[in-house]
Amino acid sequence: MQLQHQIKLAAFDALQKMYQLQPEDISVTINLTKSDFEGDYTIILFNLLKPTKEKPDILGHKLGSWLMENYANLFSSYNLIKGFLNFTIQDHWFTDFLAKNFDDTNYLNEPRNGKRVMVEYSSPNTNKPLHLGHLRNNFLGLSAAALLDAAGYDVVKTCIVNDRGIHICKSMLAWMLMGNNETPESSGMKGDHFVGKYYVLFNDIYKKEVAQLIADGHTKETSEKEAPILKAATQMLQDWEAGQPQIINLWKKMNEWVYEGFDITYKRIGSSFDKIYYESNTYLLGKEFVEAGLSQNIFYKKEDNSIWADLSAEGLDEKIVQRRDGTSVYITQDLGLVADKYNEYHCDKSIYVIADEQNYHMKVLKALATRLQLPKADGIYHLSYGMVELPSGKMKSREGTVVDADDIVDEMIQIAATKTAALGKVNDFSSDELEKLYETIGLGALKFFLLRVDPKKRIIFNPEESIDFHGYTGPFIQYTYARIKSILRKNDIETSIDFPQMNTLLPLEKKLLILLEAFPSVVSEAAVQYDPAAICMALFNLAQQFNSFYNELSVLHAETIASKNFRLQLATLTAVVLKNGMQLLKIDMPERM
RNA sequence: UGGCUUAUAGUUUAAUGGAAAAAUGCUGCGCUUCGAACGCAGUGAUGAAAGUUCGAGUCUUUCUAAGCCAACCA
Repeated sequence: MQLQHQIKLAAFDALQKMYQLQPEDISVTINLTKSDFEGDYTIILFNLLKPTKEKPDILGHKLGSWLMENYANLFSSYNLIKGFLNFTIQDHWFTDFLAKNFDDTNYLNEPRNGKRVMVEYSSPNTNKPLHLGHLRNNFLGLSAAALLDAAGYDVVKTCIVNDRGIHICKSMLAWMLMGNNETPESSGMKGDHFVGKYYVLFNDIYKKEVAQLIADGHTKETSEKEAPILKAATQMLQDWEAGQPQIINLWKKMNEWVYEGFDITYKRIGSSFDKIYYESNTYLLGKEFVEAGLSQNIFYKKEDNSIWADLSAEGLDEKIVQRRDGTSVYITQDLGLVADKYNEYHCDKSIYVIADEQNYHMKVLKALATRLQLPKADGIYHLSYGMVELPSGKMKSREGTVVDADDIVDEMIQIAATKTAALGKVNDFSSDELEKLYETIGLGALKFFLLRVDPKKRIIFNPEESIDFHGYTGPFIQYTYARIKSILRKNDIETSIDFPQMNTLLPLEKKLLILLEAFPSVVSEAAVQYDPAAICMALFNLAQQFNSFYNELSVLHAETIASKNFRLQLATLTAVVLKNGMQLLKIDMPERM
């Protein structure tokens, strides 16, 4: 059982015996003791003053001495500062913990809980390559999936590909007009970049046409609507929906090119899906819910035959669910997909990793799903995240002002290569090993950079300043791990020696143990919150604590065999937590770097 | 016009209503030692105002600033 929880139970016991207070009537806050004070864990007394009708110093000493007497096995001393009751924990509690867990390579992973959860992420459009914002989405999705897996869930990773619509028609049209049958092969371009190039080309032409129309005396509004190339694209979308073979074939060909490009990028960043949904298959879904909603009076029809839901009771507005021409809208497809997903996988929860610009849309989706009584509608959760922006503002593919995903990954790997070469610690590596190492470090830096911030905050990415490799970064943690592995290569734990009980833990040893012992609760909390940033912070604190320990205390030259063995166990478990913890962020760890 | 989000050292971020924590930067120090992508010391912050509370960066209200959403777009 977790130490913090054990202290809480002890406190409950004390309050029950001394004040006849029941656990459900009081809240007890237990924190790690701040480093300025003596002690390991702190009970905060303020919210206990009322129920016990005591003053802080009286309550503190009563509680402190009672716990010292009745839980002598757990506490070795206490001190009271204002309303903070600080306890020092018996050393043997930590040494027992370490002895029990140091060789558990599965530490941090909970047993299966029999529940299934779906995580939908990435969701690209097929008219352009992935950019830095997509990377944030992918890393969040991957990490949320890994967190839930560690928490014991069966995780289904899915992706909805936005493979139809006006945007892809724009790329297709530009290619028909300007492409001269060029292909990714003939141009030597990656497929997604190739198609993206024509998307930008379309917009160049479009802007010129609009400018010409305005020069001819039309208003801005009509010009933007009437530009010939836009009308052609709209016509093409209609031809696609009519199933015109020529258009369908071109559409398939261009999408294939894009998928080939995506596959390369996904493979590099370690992204994969158990199930991919295509919007071209799902865009007609959900019609049956319009009928069902009408017959249950959840929806209503206006005079022009459009169908609406009034969500003002949920604090939302009216929402259209079917246009007056009888075609369905985005939200209706989404409802259909909610039902399809459930029918196939029966997930208890469904996590959508989608940018915060769709907060309102996702609220509406959940509200409608709830009203229509779709199964597990309450399990819909929008994992919302802020956009990645440039100092100049939002990234726009059609303007060409994006940080391309492949480019930034390349750049990070290049920086990793330069830094590694400068240090010259892995000169014996083969070129394959080096390539793998650079990728591990470069991607580690990038993933950590995007995950360490609270998901809902915007990230302003400045391409002028390269992503750091020092301090609160992925490479710092990888470096700490490589250091530990280096120690472990040079020292074997002598299991034959039955070493004596440790009498006194040194402060640096104990601080490390406290973090290791508390780590599983950080993970379970992060899994509940879908919050990889909490893992980043805890891993960094642990790595930092280990480095302090490392600089001060030698493993190899420990004073006694027992101490050496103990420190080796400490290093071993630290390595396990760092590695398994980084795995929750889907960041790999190098044995050497 | 409504709704949502954000605002903490020069910069980037932390903080279940309970002791404002780090990173980076800057200043100084530590490699003949298990790896200096490291460590140690110093420096410096809660947008404004009111309220609730024993206690507010955190909750409520108002204001300011930035962003997003709401329109038969996907």
